[in-house]
Amino acid sequence: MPELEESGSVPVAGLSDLERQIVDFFVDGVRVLGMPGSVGEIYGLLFISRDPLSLDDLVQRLGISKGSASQGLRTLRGLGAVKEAEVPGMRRAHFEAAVDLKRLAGGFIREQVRPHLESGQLKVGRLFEAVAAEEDRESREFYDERVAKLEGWMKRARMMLPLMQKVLGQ
Amino acid sequence: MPELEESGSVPVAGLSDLERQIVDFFVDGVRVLGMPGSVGEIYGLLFISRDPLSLDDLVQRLGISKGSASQGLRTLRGLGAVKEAEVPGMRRAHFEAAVDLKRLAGGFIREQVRPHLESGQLKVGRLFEAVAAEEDRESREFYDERVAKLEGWMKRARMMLPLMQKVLGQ
DNA sequence: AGGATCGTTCAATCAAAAATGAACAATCGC
DNA sequence: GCGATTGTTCATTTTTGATTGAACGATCCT
Repeated sequence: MPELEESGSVPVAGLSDLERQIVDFFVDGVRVLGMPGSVGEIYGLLFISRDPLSLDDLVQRLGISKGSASQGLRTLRGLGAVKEAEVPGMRRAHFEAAVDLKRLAGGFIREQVRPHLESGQLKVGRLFEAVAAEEDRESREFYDERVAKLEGWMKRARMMLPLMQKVLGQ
Repeated sequence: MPELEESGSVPVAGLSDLERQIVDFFVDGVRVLGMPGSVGEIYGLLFISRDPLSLDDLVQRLGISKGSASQGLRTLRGLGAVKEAEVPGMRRAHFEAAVDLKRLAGGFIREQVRPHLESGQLKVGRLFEAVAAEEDRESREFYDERVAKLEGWMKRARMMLPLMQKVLGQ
């Protein structure tokens, strides 16, 4: 007597070929962006799902722990990459992927890029102070030039952001 | 009787306050870009050094292994982020930081970004094939729409590259 | 050629990050 | 209120990736 059976044409666990490929695609993608693979798995599966999925669906289909699923969903909600969907008659929360690139890029910039740029700016300020403490004039001038260059780089990096938003947004 | 002494006003090992801050700055920077911290240490120290440094200088000053220094320098040379400098009368190779942002960004794009975009494009091709294998018409249409969206995202990502080069270059 | 110097490679080690899962907290339905 | 269901947290385990350092090969110098 079998302990469990597949319950229908929709796989309860395990992924179809297409789903597997999509999930892997996003795992690579989020890894490039410096995020854990499970976040990519979750977003990938939601992206290719016609219907919203619950946390438990994700756990079952992807074979990940509840902890990872919960934490991954939190990250994705922070980025604005998943939305909670109302599924009538269902108690559990269900989620679907946000697929508006402008919104996705905006969330990523806000959560992951801006904080780094801002802390970088602070550090450059402190660097100028450290340079001012240098005794030797020639050294100080060299250091000052380098830190100024760094400041310029940071400025250009900040210029990139609105430009990215523009290209990606619509 | 002391075993060793500092040999002058230039620290043989250990970093000045400014050097430490610069090195940390670049460690964070390269980590954001998904590279090992030692690469940032090396680039940082070269960036703030008036004179070119040898591999052994980097090992001594940063307190890292020869292996890390060698591998880090290889990475940085691959990016075009360090140049070999001719130091007359010195047998060892000496290196200095390349500080042209356009060149740096170009190297990063060539080495780290393009490969991902290209493999992504291949994968999207395979995704369209997987979609075509879907039996159910409604599902297939949904999948097709999603993969087409992905293709669009990849296209926009590729559009970003020359734009980045333009903003960063000069 | 032969000893010395220098840089690279790679198997082993170590550290950082991610994933797990059990305990807990919150919410629901009755 | 009470039991059942659902989601979160966090200490532990596991995995991944970086770092080390000894061995090796290449190059230089006389």
